[in-house]
Amino acid sequence: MASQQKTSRKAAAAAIRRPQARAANGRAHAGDAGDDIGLDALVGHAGYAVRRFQLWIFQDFIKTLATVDIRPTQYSVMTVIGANPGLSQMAVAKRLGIERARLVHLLDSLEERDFVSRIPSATDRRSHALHLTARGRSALAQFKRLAAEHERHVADKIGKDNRERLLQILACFT
Amino acid sequence: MASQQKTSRKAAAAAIRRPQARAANGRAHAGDAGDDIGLDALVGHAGYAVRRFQLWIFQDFIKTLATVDIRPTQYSVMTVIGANPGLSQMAVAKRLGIERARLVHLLDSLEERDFVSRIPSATDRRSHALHLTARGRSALAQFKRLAAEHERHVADKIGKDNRERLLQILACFT
DNA sequence: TATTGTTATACTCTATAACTATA
DNA sequence: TATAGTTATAGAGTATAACAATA
Repeated sequence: MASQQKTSRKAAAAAIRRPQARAANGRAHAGDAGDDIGLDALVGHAGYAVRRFQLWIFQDFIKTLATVDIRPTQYSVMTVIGANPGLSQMAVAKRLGIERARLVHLLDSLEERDFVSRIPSATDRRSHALHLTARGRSALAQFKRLAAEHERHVADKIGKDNRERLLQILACFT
Repeated sequence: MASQQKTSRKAAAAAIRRPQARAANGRAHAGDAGDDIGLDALVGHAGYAVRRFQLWIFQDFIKTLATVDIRPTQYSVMTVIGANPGLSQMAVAKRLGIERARLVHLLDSLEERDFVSRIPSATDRRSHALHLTARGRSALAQFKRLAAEHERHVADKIGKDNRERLLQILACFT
């Protein structure tokens, strides 16, 4: 998709290392010490703030659920299956905006850990009805407690009211 | 890091395909038609809403700047260099929360397109002072106009006031 | 010894395409 | 022919580790 392709990365890098006279500034480098590095247009972009926020929030989720080794996407899959037993893989993939090819691997790992089972559909032999196992149900209950703890971290970080406002603003994306 | 590893994905999949009697439900599948699939705990999680929002916002950014073939991270790198000429790679990486190893490749591609140049530092021969080229400066001006258009799409989607509120709430992450 | 830029590796995620077995 | 699940591949993105040149 890129309009230009990797032509001569090595050659370019070598050329760079060849000293070309001219120093940049009097001081060593801008931003070397106290970080007064401006973001310019970036501060006005919702996407930049949202990206940084998402990095933080996912890292906290992963850390908070590290003892049970569950990542955000795995949690979302188990939650939706738990709330809607019998769903097909296509239905779960569509609902969560996950590629169906990727869901295959996610379910493989959840099935290996005996959290989820793929039961042949009675009506359509191409598809599987997804269910939590007994172990999966009790595990999910624990995951939800840990996820609630993570959610409290979010509230601590941005403020309880701001978290509520955020959920309202973004409700149209869920 | 995962506590359990890929043991027998193939074997498990094969076992699944073996018909195991028992149908799931009377109806075909939950959620096959009208999507009344509940999200359960997910609706209360800021991380889920933020993830969905970020997918939307990045896709719109990429689409809006497709004609110039610039992605969000490339835009953020050029913007920061444009606002702070002479920055080292470490400084840019730290400021934007990008791995310095990844920034190497990002700069390679931006340098190949003659948007950015790595100038040997006068004071520290290990590091480079990053600058936009003349071409990079005029290109960035155009990218900013397109990014502003993208930002209007965001405002259209969630509302002008909500966008402002969002930026305020997430200001601590920039 | 520590740091800068670089290279390399591995794993996650996204985006496709193609295959099979069904419908 | 179309769809569900699967497999495979390629490209971003993230997380590391290690190396050479330099501090």
